[in-house]
Amino acid sequence: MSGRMGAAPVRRAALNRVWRLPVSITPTKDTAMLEKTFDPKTVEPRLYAAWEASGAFAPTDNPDAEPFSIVIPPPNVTGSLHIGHALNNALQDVLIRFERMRGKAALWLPGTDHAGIATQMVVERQLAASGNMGRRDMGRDAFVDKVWEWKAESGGTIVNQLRRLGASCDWSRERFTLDPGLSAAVRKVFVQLYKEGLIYRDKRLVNWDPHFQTAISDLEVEQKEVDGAYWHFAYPLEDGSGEIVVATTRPETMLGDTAVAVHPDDERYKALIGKRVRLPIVGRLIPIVADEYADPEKGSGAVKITPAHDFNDFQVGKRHGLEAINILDAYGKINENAPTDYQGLDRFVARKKIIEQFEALELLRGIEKTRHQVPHGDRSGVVIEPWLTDQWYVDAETLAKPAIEAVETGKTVFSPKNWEKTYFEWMRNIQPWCISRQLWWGHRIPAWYDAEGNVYVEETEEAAQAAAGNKILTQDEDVLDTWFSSGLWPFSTMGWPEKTADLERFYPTHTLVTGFDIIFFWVARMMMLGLHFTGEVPFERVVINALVRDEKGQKMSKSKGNVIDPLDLIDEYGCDAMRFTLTAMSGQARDIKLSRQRIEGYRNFGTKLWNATRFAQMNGCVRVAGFDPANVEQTLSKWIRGEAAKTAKEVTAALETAAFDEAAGALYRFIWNVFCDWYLELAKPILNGSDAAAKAEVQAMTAWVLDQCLLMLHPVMPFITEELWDKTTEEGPARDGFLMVQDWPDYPDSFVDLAAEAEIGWVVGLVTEIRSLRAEMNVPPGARVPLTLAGAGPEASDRLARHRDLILSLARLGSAELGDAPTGSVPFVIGEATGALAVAEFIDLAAEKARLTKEIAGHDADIERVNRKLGNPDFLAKAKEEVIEENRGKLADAEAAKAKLAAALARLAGVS
RNA sequence: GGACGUGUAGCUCAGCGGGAGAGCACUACGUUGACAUCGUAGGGGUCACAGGUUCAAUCCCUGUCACGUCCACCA
Repeated sequence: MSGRMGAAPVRRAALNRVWRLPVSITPTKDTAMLEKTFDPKTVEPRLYAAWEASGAFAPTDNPDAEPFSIVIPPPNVTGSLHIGHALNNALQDVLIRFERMRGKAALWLPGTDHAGIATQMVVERQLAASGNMGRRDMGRDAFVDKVWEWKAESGGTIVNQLRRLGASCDWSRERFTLDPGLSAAVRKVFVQLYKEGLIYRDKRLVNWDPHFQTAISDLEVEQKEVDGAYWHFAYPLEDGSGEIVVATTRPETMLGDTAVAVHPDDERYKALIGKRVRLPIVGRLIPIVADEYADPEKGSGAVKITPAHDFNDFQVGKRHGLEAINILDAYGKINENAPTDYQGLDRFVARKKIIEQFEALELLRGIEKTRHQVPHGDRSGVVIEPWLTDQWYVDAETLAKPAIEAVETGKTVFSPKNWEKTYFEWMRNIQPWCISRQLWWGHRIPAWYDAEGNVYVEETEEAAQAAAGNKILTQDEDVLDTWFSSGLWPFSTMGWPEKTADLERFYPTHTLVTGFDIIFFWVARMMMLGLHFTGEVPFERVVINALVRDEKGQKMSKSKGNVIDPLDLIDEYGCDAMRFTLTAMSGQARDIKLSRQRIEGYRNFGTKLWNATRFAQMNGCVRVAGFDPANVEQTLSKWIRGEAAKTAKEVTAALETAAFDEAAGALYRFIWNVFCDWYLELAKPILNGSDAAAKAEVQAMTAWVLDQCLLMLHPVMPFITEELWDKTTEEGPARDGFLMVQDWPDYPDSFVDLAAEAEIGWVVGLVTEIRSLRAEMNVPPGARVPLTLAGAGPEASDRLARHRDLILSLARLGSAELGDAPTGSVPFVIGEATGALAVAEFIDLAAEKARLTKEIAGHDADIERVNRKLGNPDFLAKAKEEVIEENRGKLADAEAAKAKLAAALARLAGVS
C-alpha cells in the first residue's frame, strides 16, 4: 500500500469555496446526524449479516414472480478469492440484485468445486512439507481422508470471502461437487453415456503428466516456447551401403523407434524404401517406409518414427503396422524396453546420454539450435509425454452437434456475441474428451472389472455385481476429470435427476457470467451435457467478463508479484468502491487494467453521495408521506424528476443487456454531475429562501431524489446505499424493510417535462458561460460583476426574472438585468440574446480582444465548413432532409453569434 | 499456419457515417460549513498508416504496420 499509488494527491490548501453557497446548518430536529464519513469496515459485516438473517437472499416465494436464476462458477473449494473472482461475482451480484428489485424470483445458487488435480496437488505438497509419507505410501483411503480434512479446514474461506464481496447468494442452496446428490448425478450421467455408446474405453496416446502420473485433457496442456535443438543422427543401413540421417528434438525417443519414414515421391530416398536400418545403441533392425507424413522440405527429409511417443508417429505406425514400443514409465523414466544401461534414467538424463553416445559412435551429424513449442502440464509445469495407456473417453463430437445448434439458433446467446465464433471454432473441431484421471481426489469412475478384465458400468457396486453374476469385482482406480462434474452444475445443483421444484422453476438458468478462459473447459461441456440430459440449454445467455490485469496490462501472477488481493482493496477502500470500479471498467470483454487510483476515485464517489445525504439531512430534506413527484410545482423539481426518470431508463436498459460499464457511467453522471453539481446548488437558494411552500416542496423532492439514487445505485454499491437508506429511515414515514428488497424505479414518461428541461438547461448554460468567461478573463472570484442581457425574447426575459437570485449567486453577479451592453463589457452569446459582463475594471483589453478574435475565428471556420457543405449540390440532392436542415440551422446560429461578437469587438476597439 | 480482438488527449478508455468525448493526470484560480474524499475553469488529439466506397469517413470496405489473446502445428 506504500508508494505513490496510494498517496493522496498533494493539493494546495485553499480557504474558500467560491461557487458553493452557504446554507443553514441547523438541523430541523435533534435527531442523530449522519457521521462525517462512511465507515465500510463496521457497516459491511453488520449489513451483510442482517441481510442474510432476514432471508432476503432466497428467491421470493411469490408464485407469480418471474424466475431469474444464475449458478455461480464454482470456485475451488479450498481456494481463496482473487481479483478475477471479485469481478465475476460482483457482476453476478449486480444482476441478481437488480432483478430481485425488479420483483423477479431471483436465485443465485452458490457452491464450490472439488478441483481434483489442484486440490490433490496442494495436499500432496503439504504432506511433503510436513515430512509425512507420500500419498502412495499412505494409501488411497488415508490420503482421501487427508484431503477431506483439508477441505474441512479451508473450505469455508472462499465462501466467507464471497460474503465480504456482498454477494447475495442463497446460501441455503449451497452445493459442492462431491455432495452425495451431485455425485449420484455424475454416476447416472456416466452410466447412461456409456450405455449409449458415448463413453468408451480406448488405448491410445494421451497427454501424460509425469509429475502427477495422470492423463490430462488437451485443454490442460500449455504450449511453451523453449530453447531446444535439432540433433541430426545417422542411422546406418543394414546392408552397409550407407546411412540415412534423421533429425529430432527428442533424442531419447530413438530408443523406441520402429521405423524411418520418407516421402514416397522423394527421389533421394526412393531407392531406400523397403530397406532396413540398424538402430544405433539399441541394435534393432527397423524398416524405411514411405509415408506422406515425411516432409521432404524439412530437415533431411527422412523422419524417425516412434509410435509410442509421438501423436503423428502413432498414426504413421498404425498405417504401416509398426510396433509401438513404450520406453517410458509413468514417472518419465526409461523403462525395461530399453537397453539396460538406460533403464531407470530420467528422460532428460537419457537424452544427454544418447547424444553423447551418438557422438562417440561418430553418428552425430549436426546440432541445430532452435526455439520451439513444447507441451507442459498447466498445473504441474512439467513437460508432457505422449504416452500409450487405457483411458475413458467421451464422444464429444456427437454431443457437440446439438450444442452448436443451440447457439446457432439463439437458444443460448453470448454477450459479447463475438465469443460465439470462438465457441463454434472449437466445437466444430472437437476431439474425443479424455475424462479419466489417475488421481484419488474426485468422482471415482463407476466401472468394475472381473478377473477376466470384463467391464461392468453401473451406478452402484451392487448393480455391477448383479450384472456380472456375482463375480469378484474391482472398481476402476481412476477418477473423473473435474470438468465432468462441473459440466452438470446447472442441473445437478438443482437436484437432478430428481424432478425437483427448483429444477422446474429455475432451470434453464437465465444468465451465466464467466471468463473467456473457460469457454471450452466449462461452458461448452455444460452445453453438451445439459442439452443431452435435460433436453434444454443450461442457460439462455452467457456473459463473458473481462480479464483483470495490473495497471501495466500484465496478467496477474504470483511469480510476477503483481497480484492485487481483492480483500486488501476492500479493507482499504471499502467493498462498494471496488465493486463500482470493477463494474465501471468491465467494458465489453476487454481487459481491465486495474489501478488503485481508479478505485480511489470511485470511493470518492461514494463519499460524495454520503455527503449529499448529510446535506439533505441538515436542510430538513425529509421524506414526506404521500409525496407524489408527479404533482410538483417548482421547475427545479420537475427538471430533476425528469433527469431521474431518464437515468432510471438508461440504467435499466444497460443492466438488461449486461452493459455494466454503461450502467455505472449513467449512475455516476446523474448522482455527481446532475444531482450534486447542479440540483443541490440550484436548490440551496430555495432551501434558504422565504417561500415556505417552495421550500417544503424542494425538501420533499430532494429526499425523494435521494431515495431514487439509493435504489438505482444499490445493485452496484449495496452497502453504502443500504446504510444511507437505513439512516434516512429515522425521520419521515416508516420504510418497508431493506433497500435490497425495494421496487426498482420505473417512472412514467410524463416525468420528463420538456419545458422544465429547457428552462433549467438555459440557466445552467448561462451560469456555465459566465463562469468560464470569468475564469478566462481572470476576474477575481469575489468580484460581484453586473450582467446585462440584450436582445432577449420574452422567454429568456422571463427565465432571467424567475431565476435571477439563483443566477446571481451561482455566477457571483452583482446584478442581472435586461438592457444594452455597457462600454467595456465582455460579451457572450446565449441563445438569441447577447449577454454582457461589466468587468471593465478587471479585464485586460488586449486579452479580451484576443478572446473575441479567437472566438470569431472559430465561428468563421464553422461557417466556412457548413457553407461548403450547403453549397454542394450533391449534398443537397442526396443527404437526408433533417441533416440539411440541421446544417442550415448551424449556419444561421454561427452567423448570428459571429455578428454579435464582431459588434462587440468593434465597440471594444472604439473604447480603446 | 488459423481465428478473434485492439490501435482515438500524457494514462485508461467511450464514441462508430453528418459539429472530436469522459475519467484520471496536468495547469490556473478558489473572501466560513454537505463534500479538500471538494469546487470552477483551462491546455492538450493529421481518431496507427495507405488506398477505396460515399454528397459526407474516426466510424463502412481493402491492404499495410504494430500490439494482444486463443487454437493448431513444427522430425
